[in-house]
Amino acid sequence: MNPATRREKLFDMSPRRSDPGIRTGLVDVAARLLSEHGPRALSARRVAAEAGSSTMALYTHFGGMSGLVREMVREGFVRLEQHLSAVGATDDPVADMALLGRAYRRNALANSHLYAVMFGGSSLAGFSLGEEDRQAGRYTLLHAVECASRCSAAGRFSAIIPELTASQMWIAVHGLVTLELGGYLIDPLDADRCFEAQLVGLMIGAGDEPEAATRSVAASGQRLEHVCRAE
Amino acid sequence: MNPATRREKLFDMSPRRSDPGIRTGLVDVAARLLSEHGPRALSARRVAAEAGSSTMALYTHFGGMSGLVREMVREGFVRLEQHLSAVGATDDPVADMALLGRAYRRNALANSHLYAVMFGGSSLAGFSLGEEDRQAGRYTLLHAVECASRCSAAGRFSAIIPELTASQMWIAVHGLVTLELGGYLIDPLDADRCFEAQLVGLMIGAGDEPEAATRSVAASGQRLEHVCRAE
DNA sequence: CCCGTTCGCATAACGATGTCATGAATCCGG
DNA sequence: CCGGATTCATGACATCGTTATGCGAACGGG
Repeated sequence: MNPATRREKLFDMSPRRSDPGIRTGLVDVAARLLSEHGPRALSARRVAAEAGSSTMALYTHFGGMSGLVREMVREGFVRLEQHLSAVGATDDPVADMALLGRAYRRNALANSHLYAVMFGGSSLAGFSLGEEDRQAGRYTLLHAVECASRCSAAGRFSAIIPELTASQMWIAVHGLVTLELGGYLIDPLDADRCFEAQLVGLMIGAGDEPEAATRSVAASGQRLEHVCRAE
Repeated sequence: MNPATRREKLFDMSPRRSDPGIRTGLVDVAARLLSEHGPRALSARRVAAEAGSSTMALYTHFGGMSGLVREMVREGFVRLEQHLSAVGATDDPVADMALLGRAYRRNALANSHLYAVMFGGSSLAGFSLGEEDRQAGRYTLLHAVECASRCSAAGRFSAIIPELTASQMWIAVHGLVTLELGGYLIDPLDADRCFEAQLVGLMIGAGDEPEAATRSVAASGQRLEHVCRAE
């Protein structure tokens, strides 16, 4: 029987009310360790100890260290999805697109170590991305694809293939975030400055008028606070 | 006394003709292991064994596993520098810029695991980038800065700050390469297709005319083979 | 209500890892 | 030619991921 379904049954019947589930506890502790102390602190013994269990629980639930990382990655994808879904659709689709980029970057910076595992190719505890994980990552592109379609429909983008335009947005924002996390973007050309320029350049490259692009990107900057407060 | 200078002296006097230097041997073996078998295969004992020495030599020369990784990173930077230097200056600066991007990607794909450590934030064997390493990485930007200046001087780019334009090129190409290495860019929008579109979009975003940008990028694709053969 | 079965998890061990103390062998300056 | 310095092999230590073993609690049929 699959451990997951086993756990499902256990959760439904909830044998111990005081126990919020060792499985979720392990994932939470692991995420906290990774976020606060970096990848080196993510050891099976330490995770188990801080979660108040032994290392064996980690193996019955996740089959090993890489399984636990996979679970964190899954949760990272749903969190990214939530951040992107918080960006709605207004009458300025280019501003919406820029706001998608801002939300993406915001999520990446908030969970930097996890982001490096999800998209940066950082091999953590022997874990490597499976095809389903990658598919979950590509799924986040759909927000940008839909937005690119609206930009084209509104006559702002001249690009014909919204998937390609969305990919370019993704690639550029991902590149900025990873270089920023690597500490490469500093003082004269810091990450904030590069990001603003990147957004405007992307919109122009997709076919928008320079003045309109600048205005929409600036407007999305204003609207950012609003979305953040809504979280 | 610094091990590096120690080794320098030893190399100059070459005490044993048959020994090509244990230090460089260790780096070569490590680079080969990393490139052929991935980060998990990079263990101190294995590197030492395949280099025909014991693990202690690794500590006298590099102070530990992270020191060896740092040495590989340094060599990775000079190799990248060589790839970028091979791109000369022609009368079409936009094509030169596109060719710089192609050379950058070429080098990254040829040494994918090393690239992930240099720019992707992949924490390998407890190594983390020092500020001098990052400075070496930023140094590679100078090629693109000089090229962006030429693009502006030729009236192709309208951007005022060549450093900012060059950064955008770097960010975008880096983003594409990391997503490509992560396996995220597949069939309908594979890495090649995205890369070509990215190059054109970047030039347009920097201010070039769409038709001229398309022509220059295509021309750089033709010229790529020539540069590769020159290596 | 009770006992056999099953399941979750703790204990302890194994191989492999990075690192370092020790000591032998070698090199170099005087 | 010698003595301090240096390189490197041996072996040990703590810790890592992983797993075999076993105990106690929860479940289900009688």
